[in-house]
Amino acid sequence: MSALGESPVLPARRGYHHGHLREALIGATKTLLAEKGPQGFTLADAARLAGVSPAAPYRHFADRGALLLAVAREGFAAFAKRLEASGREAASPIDAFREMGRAYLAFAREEPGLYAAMFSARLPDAAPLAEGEAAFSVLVGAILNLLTRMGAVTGDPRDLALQIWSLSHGIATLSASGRLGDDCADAEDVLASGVEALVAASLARNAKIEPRGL
Amino acid sequence: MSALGESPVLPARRGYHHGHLREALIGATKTLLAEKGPQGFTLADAARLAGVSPAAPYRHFADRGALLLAVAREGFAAFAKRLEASGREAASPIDAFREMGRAYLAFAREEPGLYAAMFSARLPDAAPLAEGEAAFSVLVGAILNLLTRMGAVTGDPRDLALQIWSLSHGIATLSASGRLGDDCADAEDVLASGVEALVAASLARNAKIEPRGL
DNA sequence: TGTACATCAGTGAACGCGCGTTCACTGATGTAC
DNA sequence: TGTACATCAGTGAACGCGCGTTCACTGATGTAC
Repeated sequence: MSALGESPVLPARRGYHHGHLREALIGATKTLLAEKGPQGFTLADAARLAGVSPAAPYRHFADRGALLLAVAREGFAAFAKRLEASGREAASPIDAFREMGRAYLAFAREEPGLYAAMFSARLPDAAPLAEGEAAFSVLVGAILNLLTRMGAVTGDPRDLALQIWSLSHGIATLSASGRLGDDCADAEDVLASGVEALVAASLARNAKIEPRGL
Repeated sequence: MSALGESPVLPARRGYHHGHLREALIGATKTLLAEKGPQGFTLADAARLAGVSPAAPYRHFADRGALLLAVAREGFAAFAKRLEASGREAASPIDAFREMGRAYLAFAREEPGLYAAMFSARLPDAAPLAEGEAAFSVLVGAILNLLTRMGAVTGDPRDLALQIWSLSHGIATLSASGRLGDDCADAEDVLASGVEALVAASLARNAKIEPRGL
């Protein structure tokens, strides 16, 4: 409520030098992605929101794409952390896995712009994003854990992980584009029963055991 | 090879009036989406490619969004047709279903820009696209057919259809963004075995019968 | 069959806009002596 | 502790660009008489 309203989102800058401009720009970009979707992001807007001239970002990022890449990296890191934390207090590995599914959809629903940016077409350097791989391996780890607890002796859960990730991603994106109805409980149920089926089939296929207790 | 190269993509226009500008613009848009991805589309480019002034499209479309909407409609119609045709010569309903999966991924792979445009965030009027619903019901119909042939007495295959569509869509989009490796046979296998698992679980769940012969 | 005229489907120039990026600059910071 | 100076992180004005859209217009089409 002061005379010259500084952006309320970020801490006031300390004089001429911003101090944390790099972080502020990434934060501003996240905000813009949340407000306007993945299409709505512009460098100029991000600079404006960070309270800085349009040329300032070039001190910290080579170009627009580099900023977007940094945001995608941070997005994946936060995503992985959230997935990892999701099932920590669950009673059983199955519950934990269900919680992870819920966390996946929740992240995509709460941060649709960020989620879309993370997964949007090939990023600048065409190399796969290390942070994306890390998030995927959180999933793989949880699956591996689940399978061994259920007595499967199989080694590589990669195919199962791809199926589960694809299903989750498909539900998240179809849901975001309004093609799944707006009831998010529905989406969670579709995911949960789908995952159950995929896991059961994997158990049956790989370990030649009757999937029970699932 | 004539002196003044008319666009090779479209038939030469007949004098002052184009004759089929509406269709030509839709075709040009598809071409641009294929070349530059969903981001690359501009009205001006489409007009240019159709060999017409930038104002001409406004005779046929209210604005940029309306053209894109028309393209999405046509895309879904072609998509539905292709899905429908895919399994027509298959030996069994299961083969037919597998073919449909292949057709799904093939469409997404061959027309990535169009596919992305079709599914990209909420379109102008927010109402679900009728053509999109129609494509979905092709899938539902095939599932219903498959389930009844396998002896399931259940009525509503909607949840199963949502799972299968989500899985297909997830694989298609992850694959398009390079996160699934570039081997499309892999994608097809992941889809096929995933669908198998989902169908088997649905049979087991709904009809209380042992899924056999799958 | 010929002509007048309403309607239609384009033209082309222009608009305002906001973008990404560059440039020479200047104020702030921190280090060496 | 004080001062000189190199380095750093911003400024602000400007650039060229291409976009979506509007406008008054004109050439082509087709219908009524």
